[in-house]
Amino acid sequence: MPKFISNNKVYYTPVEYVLSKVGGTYKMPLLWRLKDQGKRFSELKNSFERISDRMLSKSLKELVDDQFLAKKVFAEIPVRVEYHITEKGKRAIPIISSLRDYGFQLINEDGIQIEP
Amino acid sequence: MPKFISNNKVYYTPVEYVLSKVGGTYKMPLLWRLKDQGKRFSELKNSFERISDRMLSKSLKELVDDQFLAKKVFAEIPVRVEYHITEKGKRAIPIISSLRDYGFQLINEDGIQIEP
DNA sequence: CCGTATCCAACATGATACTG
DNA sequence: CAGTATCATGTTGGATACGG
Repeated sequence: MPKFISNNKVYYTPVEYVLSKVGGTYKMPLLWRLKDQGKRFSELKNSFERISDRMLSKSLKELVDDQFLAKKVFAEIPVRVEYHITEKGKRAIPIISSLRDYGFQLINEDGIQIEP
Repeated sequence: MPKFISNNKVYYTPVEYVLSKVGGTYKMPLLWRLKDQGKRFSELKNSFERISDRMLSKSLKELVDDQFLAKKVFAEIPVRVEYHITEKGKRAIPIISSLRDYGFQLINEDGIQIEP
């Protein structure tokens, strides 16, 4: 089996590595929302029914640190901040797209009702 | 935004739902190892460099409960148990395949050494 | 407006020992 | 051989309050 070391952490499968970067509850949904245009912190916040400031901030920060997103700060008052997808981030979009499709398929197979 | 309810838990995105079923460290790697032939508990255990009995058992059980895998027990002494992928499980394989490919791509982009 | 700090609950994972 | 039980630890995410 392969074995990768990054930031003093050991990964044993490529899937494990991917999920460490874009896994979790919000990261892929965030990239998906930003695939076509940049958005502000508040826009992103409002696009989820629930999400704490803390998790939105933390998820965005990690995506920026890992260069999936870029952050642009406008020195206005009050300050305006925009997040944009990067070239690296764009390469994740086809994967997220097929995961989404598969998600809807699973939800269907499992007979789950989607609420309006 | 959509909203799904399953087993008294609320999911807000299809990605979140998928990851609740096949996310985590071992589930997709397990499905991947079983895509072509059935394998025994001990074979699966040996195919990971590290994995506790507990996590292997737990992951397999959940995949069986969710019908991604089927379990076959042979009444031999000592007992032999085989895990096989189901039709439902097979539908996850293309997704796992592209996630794996993307994983290797990311590992490459990030300049990570793969140890032998 | 866009966050960070703090505290806390829930869950994921690991180590070890034990059993049909 | 194929697990389960128990205990310990780390990580994830939520709630709330506060700050530039």
